[in-house]
Amino acid sequence: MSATDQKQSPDTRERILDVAELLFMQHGFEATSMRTITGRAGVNLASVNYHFGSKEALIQEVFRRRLTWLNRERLRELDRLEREAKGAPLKPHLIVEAFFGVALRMAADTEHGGHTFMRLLGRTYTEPTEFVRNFLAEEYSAVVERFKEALIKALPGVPREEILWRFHFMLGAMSYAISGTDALKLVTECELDEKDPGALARRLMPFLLGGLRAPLAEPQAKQKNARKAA
Amino acid sequence: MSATDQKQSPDTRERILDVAELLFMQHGFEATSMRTITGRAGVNLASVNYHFGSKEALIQEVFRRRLTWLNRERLRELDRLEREAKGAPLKPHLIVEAFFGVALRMAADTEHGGHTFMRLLGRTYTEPTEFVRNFLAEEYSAVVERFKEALIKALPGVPREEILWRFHFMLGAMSYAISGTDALKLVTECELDEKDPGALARRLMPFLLGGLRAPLAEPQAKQKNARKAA
DNA sequence: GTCTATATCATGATAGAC
DNA sequence: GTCTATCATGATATAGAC
Repeated sequence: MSATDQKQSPDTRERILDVAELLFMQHGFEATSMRTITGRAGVNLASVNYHFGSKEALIQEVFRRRLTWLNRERLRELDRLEREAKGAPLKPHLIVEAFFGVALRMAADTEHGGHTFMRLLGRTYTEPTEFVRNFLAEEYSAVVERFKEALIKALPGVPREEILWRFHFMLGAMSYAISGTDALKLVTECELDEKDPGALARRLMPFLLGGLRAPLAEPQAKQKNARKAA
Repeated sequence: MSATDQKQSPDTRERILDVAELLFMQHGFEATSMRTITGRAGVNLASVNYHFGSKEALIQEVFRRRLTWLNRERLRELDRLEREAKGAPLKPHLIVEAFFGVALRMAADTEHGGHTFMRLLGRTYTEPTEFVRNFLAEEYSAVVERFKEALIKALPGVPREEILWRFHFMLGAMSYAISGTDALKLVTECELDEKDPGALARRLMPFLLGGLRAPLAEPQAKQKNARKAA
């Protein structure tokens, strides 16, 4: 539009990304065809290959545009916390709130696709498609590394391995939490207070912290199922 | 083979189910073609339609044959606990151990596909494919209802809604836990003690119970992110 | 940058001989 | 019950006019 002129199609690229994000979340990558995407977006079928090169590249771009922001924000929070602590170990709940709080705030944004994206992201951790998992691991490694180290410093009594597993468990709980009503219908058809975007955080955070700080099981004691030991 | 004669193909049906289960877990439903399944199973392409009728019916049968056992076992445990308690509320940890313990024991069976199936199942809670979710909800409703009621009785101080959410969170944590190494690689490339099948339960159970029994957040207090409130 | 038309391939399902 | 051959469909991707 302006001087350079090499930038046309004011929004068709974004339209494709928005629609693809939604459809990928609703139906998965394989089940979502480029015909459906372009049809719903009101653009030509060929345009997605023009703008992104392939379906695989489109998928990656759907993640990249939001993950960049998400992870930068997480690091910004962690940086702030560590700066304020001046080298002292952080309190665990601050670390957890930084990592998951940013995600939950994004998930609370139902206006600009943040909610859609976070649901897609949660689903994708266990996604079978290999190139997506590899891509995710790459995008995440730096951030996760920082938070891992912070947690290990914050919980000196807990074995390193245990912390990693619990981090993993927390991620799982959050994914389900965000996937929300759909998967929850399996458990109940209950009425939910979805109006309040902070409600989920107020439910999830105590759960995560309770799990993170739970006492450890004794090493091995051959207790099996605690059936006779009662 | 015997008198009735109407039962041929001693094992091709089971072979198809075993292979389908594995491939569905590894690559998802859409990405797994019937050609791949039959090819890997060493049976004819047409045989899957002969034995099951359609791909969709095959998927359902993959779930049905294991879910029946899994849920019956869960109810058996719960029945036993309630019988022993004679009407008194159960301790929460017993309920959790009944529900998740059965699943974790199945997940520990790497010999006969239990592990494969539980990973598939965990992935499927958030599966976009609608008919699968509906099918799961149907198979699960009776069991979940029973455990829900038991938990509500066991935790009289906690609001009903909160319990349902925490049940949901626990399911999420377990799914990730079982999906295990693959998804965990996102967090770390750590070495795992996979030899011991009970190890996962000893890590997960304390986490689940810690989350379930965590203190509740105060209702609403407009605290947003507890940033200024420190 | 956009569009039409099409190439190429893989899929789920079935018909019909054995 | 098994197998071969095939149908109809829908997928990704591209070529080439505008």
